[in-house]
Amino acid sequence: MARTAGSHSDITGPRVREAALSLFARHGFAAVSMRQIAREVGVQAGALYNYTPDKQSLLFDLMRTHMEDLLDARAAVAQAGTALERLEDFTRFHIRFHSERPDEVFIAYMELRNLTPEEFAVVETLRRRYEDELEDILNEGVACGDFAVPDTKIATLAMIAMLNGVNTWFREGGRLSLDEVERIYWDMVRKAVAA
Amino acid sequence: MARTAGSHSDITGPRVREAALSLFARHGFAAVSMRQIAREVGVQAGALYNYTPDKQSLLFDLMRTHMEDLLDARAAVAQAGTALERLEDFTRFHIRFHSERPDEVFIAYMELRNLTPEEFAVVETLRRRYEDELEDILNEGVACGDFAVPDTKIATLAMIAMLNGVNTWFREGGRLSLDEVERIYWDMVRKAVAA
DNA sequence: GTCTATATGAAGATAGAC
DNA sequence: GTCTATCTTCATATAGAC
Repeated sequence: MARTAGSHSDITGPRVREAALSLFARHGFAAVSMRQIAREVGVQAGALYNYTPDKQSLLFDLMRTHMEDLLDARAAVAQAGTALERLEDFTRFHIRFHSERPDEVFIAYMELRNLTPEEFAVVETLRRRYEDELEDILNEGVACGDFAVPDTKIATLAMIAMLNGVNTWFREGGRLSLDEVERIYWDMVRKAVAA
Repeated sequence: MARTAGSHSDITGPRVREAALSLFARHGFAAVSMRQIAREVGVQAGALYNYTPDKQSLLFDLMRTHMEDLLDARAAVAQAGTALERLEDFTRFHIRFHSERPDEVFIAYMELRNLTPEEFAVVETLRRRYEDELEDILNEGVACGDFAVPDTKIATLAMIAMLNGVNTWFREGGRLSLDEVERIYWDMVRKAVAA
């Protein structure tokens, strides 16, 4: 929407991030111009540089913030329990958290190649930290004989890939509720690692 | 490599496709210029238009060809048998075929948003045809009581997503051979759908 | 903090010579 | 079939007025 000249710093910052998030997810980082983002926010392109030093940093901030939000959210709800209980908790958390942020998740996986090596290392470290919890759960389950997994590192990647797939098709209000989706995937995860 | 003026149509065509494939996979369709492709091939940018009407068609051709290769390869080796045998055959075929074509697979999933609606429909129809075989296998297994799957449509998408994940980490000559990878994933697939 | 204006470069695609 | 040259548009980013 058009906007007359003036000061709006308190609201423009978040709006820039929201517009970039939505456009990057829909068209891809490389295909989106600063002018497009500015148009969506309702300012001229030059004004965006009050909020980001360049387009690249905008992408990196979105990705890093998403990974930090993921780790914070997980730390806030992770429960103690048996390996089986922890695995169910992780599975359901992963599906729910990611289904609520389709744009962030899409960008976090698709735009890795547009990061500098240093930025990539930061994002990958955060992602690895998240995946480590799942690997720990699988290791614990194998150690106590509840799970039979030939390679917990690969099983971790396989489970994450399977769960991430939910975002490619799940839509609120579709044939299945999120609860049903969680139950279906938990059923497959549970059996896939069962002893 | 530099190339003097002259006629090279018989070899330039495939080289254009190979260069585009490699560059699109590495940097993304939107981030690659026709000049980059031309440089890789060793011609000037204008010469590319002897082989493609535009950049977009180049992408579509790569994606459609990949999906047709996949269906052809699958049709050539698909076996009859029990649901369990067919599922193992499909699982191992999927991993092997996709691991041999990382660039094609990457593009086929990442660049869907750069297709026109008509092009997208073509690629999706081919993909759907491939996935239908897996769904049929799961339905057959459920019908005869060998499998317990609450929703075969979702299980199909979940299995494909899990198997596609192999390409994000598998490298020839790494810790595991492709045979070992196939065995590990087949173990998880088998158990995930087991009755 | 936002605007207008602009510097600078590169993009996709085409024309016409060889 | 490929070249050089060019048309036209658009990109990121900055400068300076308000």
